[in-house]
Amino acid sequence: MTAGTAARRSDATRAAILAAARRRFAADGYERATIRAIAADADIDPAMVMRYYGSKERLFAAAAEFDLRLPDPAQLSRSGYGRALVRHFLERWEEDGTFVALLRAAVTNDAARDQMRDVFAGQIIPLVAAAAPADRRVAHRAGLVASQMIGLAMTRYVLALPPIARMSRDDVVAWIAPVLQRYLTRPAPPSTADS
Amino acid sequence: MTAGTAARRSDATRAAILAAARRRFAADGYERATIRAIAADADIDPAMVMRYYGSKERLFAAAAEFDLRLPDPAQLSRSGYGRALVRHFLERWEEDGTFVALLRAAVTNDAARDQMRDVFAGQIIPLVAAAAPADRRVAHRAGLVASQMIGLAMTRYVLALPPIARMSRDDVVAWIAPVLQRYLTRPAPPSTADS
DNA sequence: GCCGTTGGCCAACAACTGTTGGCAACAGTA
DNA sequence: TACTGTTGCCAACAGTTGTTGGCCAACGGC
Repeated sequence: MTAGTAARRSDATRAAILAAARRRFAADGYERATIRAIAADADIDPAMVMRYYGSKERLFAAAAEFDLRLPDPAQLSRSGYGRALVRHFLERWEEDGTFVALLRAAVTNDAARDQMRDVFAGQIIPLVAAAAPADRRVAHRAGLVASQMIGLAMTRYVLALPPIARMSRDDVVAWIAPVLQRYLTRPAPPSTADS
Repeated sequence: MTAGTAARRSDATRAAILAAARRRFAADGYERATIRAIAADADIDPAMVMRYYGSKERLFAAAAEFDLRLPDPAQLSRSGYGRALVRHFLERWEEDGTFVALLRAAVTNDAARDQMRDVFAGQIIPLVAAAAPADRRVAHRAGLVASQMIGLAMTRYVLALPPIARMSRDDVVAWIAPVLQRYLTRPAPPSTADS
């Protein structure tokens, strides 16, 4: 019972539910992804989902745990941050649907939106802090990076605007990398609220 | 009956429903904005909403009709496109909630997503075609502009990431304008699929 | 005065939602 | 063998949703 790492027969079911949940949340968003649909995908009774995850909210929390696994900036050349970042984002996003699920759900679900803010505060800001010059604009710069990357995810995966959705990875990198590089390293433009 | 422009007594109700619908769709997205809530906001019976707009889908279509009212590029200096565009987007978005409603709904509702694509194809692409050099990359450039602007709308209004949501309009313009300018006018970077 | 039209509300329907409790089949242990 | 805990399914609940039909009051032209 308290066997810690002992493999239970139900572990496979648990995992199947989680995988189905990720797929549904990514494809349909939080409200339209129903427990019944997730259960059907996993070939299991809806009651099982409740038994193993307690509620829809907690199932989502488990399905949307997301680590960007950002590279260590110390490993990168300062002039190559932009390229490396865009390429990493694309690969990480297309590896599984978790990020798109989180993004889609964050638009209508408060818990998902809070989790999105946590990803930003806990993963993007620290990276930018290490990569950007030590001015007082780290949070601004991180926000700008996030705005371009979230816009890319929206237009490429969610809205699927044809020119962006059809672009090759290399083209995306070639166009977007210089923008990230600019947000990360260019001196701040003149501002009405300079400190 | 066929009086065309004659003011009917019900016009005020119709308008109240539409205004409430826009507010609700913008705040809650398509599925969470219920007919009952919209009707309550408009101080009216839910059945009225159905009588005047037929169905929730058609109500949304009426509420989400959106014209960016983009400026005529012929009126702008070529070097000032970026600034003018960012400023225009911010003003237009904050003027009413229609665009945010459309964006929020487009994430989970197919009709809204299609309408978003129409706005892109019918309003963004033509503007970029007039402003950008006559290379074969007009659709690409327009998509990139859209990716940055949609990302800005997402991080500023929907996710409300603190650094972006709190930025002054002038700061947003100062940071984003050069990026749009680049997408519009810079020569295309080297590509794996050059024509 | 009358009467058709319009504007509005109420009550109800059928479908679907997350969620719950009870019951059967099975595994492992003694 | 009997016992105990796990794994699973079925049926049902209570609430909410979009949507509909019928009824009532107020208007406007005659």
